[in-house]
Amino acid sequence: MTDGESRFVEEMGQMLASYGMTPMAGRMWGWLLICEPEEQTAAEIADALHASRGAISGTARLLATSGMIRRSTRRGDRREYFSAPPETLDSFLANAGRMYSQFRALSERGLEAIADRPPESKRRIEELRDVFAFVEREVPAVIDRFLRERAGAAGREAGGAGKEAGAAGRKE
Amino acid sequence: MTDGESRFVEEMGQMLASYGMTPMAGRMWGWLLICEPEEQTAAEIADALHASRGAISGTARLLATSGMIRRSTRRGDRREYFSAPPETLDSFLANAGRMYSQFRALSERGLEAIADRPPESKRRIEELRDVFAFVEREVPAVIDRFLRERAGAAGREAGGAGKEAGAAGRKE
DNA sequence: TAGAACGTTCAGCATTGACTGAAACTTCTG
DNA sequence: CAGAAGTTTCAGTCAATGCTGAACGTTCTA
Repeated sequence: MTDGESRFVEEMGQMLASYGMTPMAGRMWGWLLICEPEEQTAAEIADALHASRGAISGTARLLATSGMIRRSTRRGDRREYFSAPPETLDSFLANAGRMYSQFRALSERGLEAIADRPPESKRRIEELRDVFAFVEREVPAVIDRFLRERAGAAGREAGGAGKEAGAAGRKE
Repeated sequence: MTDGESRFVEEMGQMLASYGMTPMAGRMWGWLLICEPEEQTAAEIADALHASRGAISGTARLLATSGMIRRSTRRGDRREYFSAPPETLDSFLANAGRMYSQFRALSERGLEAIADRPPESKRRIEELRDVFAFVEREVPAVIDRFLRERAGAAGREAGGAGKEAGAAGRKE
C-alpha cells in the first residue's frame, strides 16, 4: 500500500469513526474501495491493515450487515472474499438517510411528552419534526434521481471509462 | 421534568452521541427544545440535567459554536440565557449536510492516491465521489425549498398546531 | 473597595469500547 | 480419518474521553 493509499484508508477510518462506526470499519471499507484486486480475503485485508484476524471478522460482519460490503465465496475455496462494489453505495447512502428518520421519530416522542403544553411552547419541537419529516421524504428522492440520471446518461462526466454499469438495473 | 421529558432528553443525548457529539450536548439541546421558559440560565440547565457547571459551560460553547443554540444576555443581568429557537435548526441541518461534502472531499483524495491505476480499478471510488458530489449539491437545495415553502404557506401566528409540512409537490 | 454571583478552566476519575491474540469451531484436502 | 487451512468467539488490555468538582478569573452590587 502506498503512502497516499494509506492516508486515504486512515482518514476513512477517522471519518466513519466520527459518525458512529469503528475506525476499523472505515479502514476496511476504504481499503475495499481502492484495493486491487477488487475482492480480497480476510487474511489479505488483515495483512494490508496490520490488524488482527479477530478485528477483521467482527468488522466484516458489521459492514456486511449494513450492506456496505459484500461477501462472496468460490467453489472449492473455503475462503471468503470481501468487496465493495458500486452497488453497496446505495446501502451506505440509505444508512446515512436513516439518520433523518431517527430524528423525526425522536421528535415525535418529544412532542408527545409535552402534549399538554400550550401551542407556543411546542413550536420548537414541532419545527424539528416537520423539517426532518420533509428531509426524510425528499433526500431518498434526490438519491433516486441521481441514480436514474446516471443510468440514463452514461459517461457524461470526465474519465468515463468503465461507467456503463447502470445504477438502476443492477446486475448480479 | 416529567418522565416523558426526561426520556426524550436522554434519548437525544444518546442520538447525538452516536453521531459524534457528546451525550451532554444532546441532553442540553434536547432540553432547550422542550423547556419552559424557552430561555434558561446555565444554573437552571445544570439543575435540570443533574450536571456540573463545568460540563454545561463546555457544552454550551460547543453547541453555540456550531450554531445549534443561541446565547443571549439581558441588561443589568450578568447571567447568560440559552435557547434553541427554530432558526437554529438551519445550522443543525447545515451541519448534517456537511457530512456529504466531507465524504466527497475524502473520495477526491482517495482518487488522487490511485490516479495511476487503470480506469476499471478506479470505478468504485469514482462512483463514490460522483454520488456524494451530487447529494452535496442537491440536499441544501431541498432544505431551502422546505424553508421557503414553510415561510410562504404557514402563518407563524396561526397557532402552533400548523403541522402542514409543505412538501406537497415533487414526489409522484 | 469588599463581597457576591456567575462563568471558565483543568486535573483527575471512571467509563467505555476498540483491538489483540489465543482457543474453539468448521470446512476442505490427502 | 487425520491434518491443514480458514473463520469466529471471547476474555483481557489499553487508550480515548466525557464528566465532576474545585480553584481561578471576571463582572456587577452595596
